[in-house]
Amino acid sequence: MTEQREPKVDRCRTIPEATVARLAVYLRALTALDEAGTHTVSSEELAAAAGVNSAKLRKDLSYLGSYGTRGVGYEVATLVGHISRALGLTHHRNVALVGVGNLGHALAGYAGFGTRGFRIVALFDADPARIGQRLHGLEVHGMNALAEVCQAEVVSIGVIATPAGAAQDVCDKLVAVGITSILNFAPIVLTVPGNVDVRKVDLAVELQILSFHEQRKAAGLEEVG
Amino acid sequence: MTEQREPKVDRCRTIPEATVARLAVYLRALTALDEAGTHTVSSEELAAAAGVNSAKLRKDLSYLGSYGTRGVGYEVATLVGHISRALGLTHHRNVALVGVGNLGHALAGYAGFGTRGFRIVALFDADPARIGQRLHGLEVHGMNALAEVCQAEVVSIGVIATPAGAAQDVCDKLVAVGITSILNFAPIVLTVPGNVDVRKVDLAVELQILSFHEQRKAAGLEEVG
DNA sequence: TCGACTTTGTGCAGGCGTTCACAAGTCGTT
DNA sequence: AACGACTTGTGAACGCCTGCACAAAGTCGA
Repeated sequence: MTEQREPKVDRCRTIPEATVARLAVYLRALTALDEAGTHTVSSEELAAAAGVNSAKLRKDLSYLGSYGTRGVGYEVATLVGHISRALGLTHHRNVALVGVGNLGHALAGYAGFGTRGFRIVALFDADPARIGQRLHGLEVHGMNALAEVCQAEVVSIGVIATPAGAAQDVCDKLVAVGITSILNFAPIVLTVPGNVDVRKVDLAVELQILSFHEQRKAAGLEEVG
Repeated sequence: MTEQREPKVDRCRTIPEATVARLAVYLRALTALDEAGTHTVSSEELAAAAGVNSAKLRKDLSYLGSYGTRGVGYEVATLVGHISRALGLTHHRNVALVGVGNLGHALAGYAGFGTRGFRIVALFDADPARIGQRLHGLEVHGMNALAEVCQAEVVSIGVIATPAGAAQDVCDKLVAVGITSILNFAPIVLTVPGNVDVRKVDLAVELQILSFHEQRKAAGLEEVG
């Protein structure tokens, strides 16, 4: 590495993290509009459908380029294409799911999973009782088959739906196989190398955040009354 | 409303949103430490366990007050107590789950759900075939029983695990019953009154964000090679 | 009792994200 | 062809959050 820290090149391709998350939401709204037969949409309308500010939406879309028409709005089909390309949804991605317990079972059968270019191609579990079972047309493999199967199918995303205790170990195995994107449902903070992206879905944390606001609201009412 | 916009009172009780989310993570790490028999922990250690910067952790904890001892660290039990209080976890909260399909079924049986003060007390579904079934000791009610049951049990949080098409309708019904905190698993942006908090868990969005980064990584490699 | 070491709590600067406001551009109508 | 209505794209200001760096404070050992 000759350059330690490149001085923010930003070749108009650097999309803020917050924007990326919203692009996915816009995409869903646009798909719904498309199916409803709508051809063009204004930033105001799309923003309402996505639950955001219209200025924010315009700025978000401007990171992709200028694909709107002033005085008219955006062409739905065009936007769908550009957002899909930006998010890397132009080609399908194979997903490996580890942990076929309570939650994993539901995820394996979740229809929305395969909707937009994602497909679960392999299931794994450590429990010998589950190995060999078939779920939604897929066989449950043992953990020792992970390397072989993940390389045969070209897996690009790993999903961890194991108990907390097993998660880090599973994560290490996924990383060792070369997977660099992980979606973690286990309630634990995973440690990974810098080149690996981890996103966490944590039900307990979500509930606790709601609890916080609920308490705050109750305290506010008490003060008033 | 006499005052349109109160000028930021901040009675030292205003905890930033980002901090609230992390407090829940700290709490889990602390609980694990407590069970392991650890009595005191430094900001450096706890930060490592929670996957954050130590300065950030100290600042987060400082919003709760000064409960650490300089030169020593934080007492685990004390912190657990203060964070629990701040998040409103001192008394249990009852949860109503709407939608007992693929995902809802898994959520109903999710052990971690009841772990820290949350308890599912009621299940609902619109499908007549599911009404009357028993899941994990709870009967599945029809939607018309929602008001009655939610008020009998004091429900403070509603969880929506229905298909996208039904979610807004279910949401409206929950709000009508007086529920002001909603956790939404349906892939749709819910519209709610200002006093209602909604948190969204969206698998498709998470996958698409990973896809984006995966593509970016691939593009980077291509440039180098 | 004193000094050295450790760790907390926080002021401050920098960066990121959001929002406003408006110029620039497009279309439909006359 | 010109005008008016409408909408995008974006510069700039503002606010929130992060991370650094250090003073304050407490502990341990001599």
